[in-house]
Amino acid sequence: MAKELAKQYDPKDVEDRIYKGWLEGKYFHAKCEKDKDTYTIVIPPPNITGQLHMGHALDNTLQDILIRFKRMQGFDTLWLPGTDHASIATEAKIVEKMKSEGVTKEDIGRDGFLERAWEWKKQYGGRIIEQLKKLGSSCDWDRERFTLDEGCNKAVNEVFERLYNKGLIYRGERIINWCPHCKTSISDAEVEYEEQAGHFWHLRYPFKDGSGYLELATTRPETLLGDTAVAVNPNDERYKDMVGKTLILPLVHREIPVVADDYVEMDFGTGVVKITPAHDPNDFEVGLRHNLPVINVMTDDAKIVADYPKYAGMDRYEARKAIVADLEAEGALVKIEDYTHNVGTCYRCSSTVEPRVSKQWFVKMKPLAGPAIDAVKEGETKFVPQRFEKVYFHWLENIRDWCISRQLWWGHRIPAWYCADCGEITVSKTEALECKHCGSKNITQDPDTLDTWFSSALWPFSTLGWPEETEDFKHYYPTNTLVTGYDIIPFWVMRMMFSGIEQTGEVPFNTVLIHGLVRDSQGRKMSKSLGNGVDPLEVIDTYGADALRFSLATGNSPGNDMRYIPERVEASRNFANKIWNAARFILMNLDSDEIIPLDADKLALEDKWILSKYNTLVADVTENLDKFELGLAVQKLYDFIWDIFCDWYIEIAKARLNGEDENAKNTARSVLVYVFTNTLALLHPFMPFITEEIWQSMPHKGEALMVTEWPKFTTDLKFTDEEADFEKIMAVIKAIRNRRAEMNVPPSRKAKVQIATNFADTFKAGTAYICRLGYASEVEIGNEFDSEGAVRVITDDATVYMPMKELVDFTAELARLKKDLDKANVDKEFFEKKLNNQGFLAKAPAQLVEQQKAQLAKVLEKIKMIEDSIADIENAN
RNA sequence: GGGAGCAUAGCUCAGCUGGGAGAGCAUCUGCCUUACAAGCAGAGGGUCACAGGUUCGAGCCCUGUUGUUCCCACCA
Repeated sequence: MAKELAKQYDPKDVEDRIYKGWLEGKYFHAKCEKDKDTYTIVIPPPNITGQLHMGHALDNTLQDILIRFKRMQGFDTLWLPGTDHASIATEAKIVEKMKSEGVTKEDIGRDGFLERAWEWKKQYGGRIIEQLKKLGSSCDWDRERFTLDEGCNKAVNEVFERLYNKGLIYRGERIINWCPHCKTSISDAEVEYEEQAGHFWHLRYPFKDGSGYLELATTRPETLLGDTAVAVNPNDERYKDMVGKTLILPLVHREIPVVADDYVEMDFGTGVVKITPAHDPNDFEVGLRHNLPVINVMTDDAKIVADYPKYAGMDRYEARKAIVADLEAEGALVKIEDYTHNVGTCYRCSSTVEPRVSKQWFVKMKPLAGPAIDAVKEGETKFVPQRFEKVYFHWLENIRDWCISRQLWWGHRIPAWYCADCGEITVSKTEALECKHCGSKNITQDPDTLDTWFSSALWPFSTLGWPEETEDFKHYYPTNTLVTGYDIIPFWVMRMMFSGIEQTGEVPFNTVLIHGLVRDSQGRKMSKSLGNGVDPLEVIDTYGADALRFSLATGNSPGNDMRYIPERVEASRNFANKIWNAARFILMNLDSDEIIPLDADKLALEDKWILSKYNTLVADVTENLDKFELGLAVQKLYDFIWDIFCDWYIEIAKARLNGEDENAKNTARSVLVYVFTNTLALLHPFMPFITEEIWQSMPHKGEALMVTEWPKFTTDLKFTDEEADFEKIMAVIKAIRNRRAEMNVPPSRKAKVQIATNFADTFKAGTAYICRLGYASEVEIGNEFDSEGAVRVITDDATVYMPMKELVDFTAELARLKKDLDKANVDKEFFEKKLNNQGFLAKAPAQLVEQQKAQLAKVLEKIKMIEDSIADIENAN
């Protein structure tokens, strides 16, 4: 006999042990089985900067549900795990840590720094993996990868060289987003705009010829040092004559021209714009159009350069103050207005981004974006929900070239070498030893590294061994489902798409399942600064991983944000406990570990009912999972287990289990075990630990639940008539309970029940249930009963009398019946109205019309029964 | 300025292709009925934001309005 289970489920006692068992069984390991269909997910690699947060917990729960489902369905499944080196984020963290030790990057040099970084990776990368395991993630750990490992580096260099040779990667001097804190360039996607309160400084720039001045307004007066022109709209009548004239730049006293450019809005401000090509992307464009000089006035940490001795060394905000003061002194300041505007900030450190002209590497995006757009338009890759395709298209259609070089050390070093002799560039996927152009050995590698997303973009195939034609790559690529949050569509999804298509000729995955953010209970984003983050590990510690997973999967619809509500996890924990106790009940009623086969000839009404219900559940849950409706699937499982199986079937099974008939007992056992273990299988992807633990203790075949076959719908278990019959009985039981509760009759007080019905056979079969669940001392079935002194309730199919003379209050009884009658009459009208509607009869599906007719007939029957009862009572008094 | 989401019970949210509105928590009533008080049996509670429209029929589809959240965008 199976072991005794504790009264309450204790996840701590179970999870680590079960997980270890799975690992020992090598169930997570994908075996590259040629004859099987594959199902592959590559994990969105978590950054090694921190630890698992709720977003990861959600993301990985969803992936694990899908992968476990498909694994049980018999696919050759691979969930490929790994972590991301997160160059800018990690480097910033390490620098920060070094700062607390009083060390700078320059102190220890590149090699020393990288040593520290790898040490960091070892420590924190390992921690993340351990946390994923705690969640129950069934990743193939034998295939764990890191975006900066040797294989990924090979893929990165391969792609770089290919794109360079195709002219899709180039080096150029452009205006880029510069983070003065991280001291590196960042891409457009890495800039976050936030509204900030600022000022509008109105300035006067005098004409050289003394014929007055032009008034303009700026939000950044310090950039005045780098002004090389002033622009007006060519159609602006006010300034038409001034185009081509020369102004004297205040403070600097440099001569600058007035140019005409469409970029200037006539209606905004004074219609005059100062042009600083070195420090504003638009001004840069204007500068190109008018051949204006580019004058850089800031250092890489946003201080004024030495060319302006008075302000040299001041940071941009100090300089702003000083310059405004000097402008005022010079009489160039007209007025200051309050003004709120969007300011670009660095997505990693939140510093205000400084547009800056510098030499960087870029990926030419237009040729790559086109096929990536087409692939989604043609349905090769689908987004779930579909509306996120719009976000995807919007980004790709408006994309500008991708700045990929970073002035950082932690990352993939750019595989480009510069020749000191001929000045040419040598790009090579392998270490270059000499200049390709002149053969000189006097070459040096570009010191910069690549945007961290450059390697992430290759993740679906670099992790499978590409560019080698490995067995894994051939077998598992393209992958199937990518599960990720909507916030990284532009960073990652899009880039994997165009990279996959360009490099492998195939889309990297056929479905992108998008989920939302996990917010706090008040709907705020979880963040460190607010201190409102909830640590998934603490939740697992308190309630168990299954409870957390269940909460995250329940009521979560694709693409929508969700709130983390502690009460919900508690409810999930209670559900786990409910399952646990159902298992205890079943186990204490078994006398052997053997599986008793279902015997169709011996099944009782309730057996056929539960089997039929279970069978429907199999079909529903499978369909929901196939359609990525995980929240719906898990809700149905919850309802079935709690309301159908526990509250009804187990209660009813007790009659046979406590009885003397060994045959009946065994039939009940066979159904209990069959339905329960199969339901555990259906629930397993959502709550893997508890289902596995219980399954192991139940009669079972096979090594582990996680590798048993997914249940299938079968017509053998479809008992439509029995289901309907049993539900007639349930309706009577519910009616009895309801009436007794209204009268405050405790369950301990049994009462005789008399049932007048046209379905005598059905109710005869249900006598035992009515006794047990309807607190009946005995049940009589017939056509008519002496109603005097009886409490009565009426269902669609029966009138039920409970002789409880001393409890009967005829006035109350009449009032109840009249209330029932009113309700029934409302129903009657509802159906009649529908059935009298010619349009409905003509256009509604025939099946529906029939169904409504049947329901009307039932209601009419019921009304008659109620009216009879009312007449009875009135006559008797 | 453009785009998208959301608005359903007191709270947090489900509601798949249009066919009489659901769950969890909270509230109220009664139960220690030997699987479970982290439980059992009941009850109350909703003009599905508002206004139109399509349809035999709308929480669901269309249009508009309001509120709210998010994304994108160079008005200096």
